[in-house]
Amino acid sequence: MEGSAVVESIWRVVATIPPGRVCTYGEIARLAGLPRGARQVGRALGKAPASLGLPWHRVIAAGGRIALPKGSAGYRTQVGKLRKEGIAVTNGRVRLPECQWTPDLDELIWGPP
DNA sequence: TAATTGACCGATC
DNA sequence: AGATCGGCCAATT
Repeated sequence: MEGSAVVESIWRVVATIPPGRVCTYGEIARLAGLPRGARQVGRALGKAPASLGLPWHRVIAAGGRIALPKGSAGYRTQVGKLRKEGIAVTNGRVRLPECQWTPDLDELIWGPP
């Protein structure tokens, strides 16, 4: 069985990322309530079952680079899905100024706490 | 229980 | 602009 509330919060934030947009681990960690828990985000995604349909491929490391090692299965999967979403991936890197998602707009819709 | 690792980040070279 | 170094947090061995 799963989980802690923190992990669920991370899944919730990841699920909030709109298509065609990406977000960095640190940003997600901050939104989940963990200002320095970027590593926890990665671990939470690793525990997240595919059945949840979480867009984990929209989660990237700082600087717009893919967190997974190049040549790995997950790496290819992420790049494939990102390209399918309309995000350009070059040399294991994505253009942040083009796709970095900011929850600022969503906060206006969802309503700040 | 202590030590090591890991889907990381920010600053620096 | 890209690569490297040290530091942070939790889970695993």
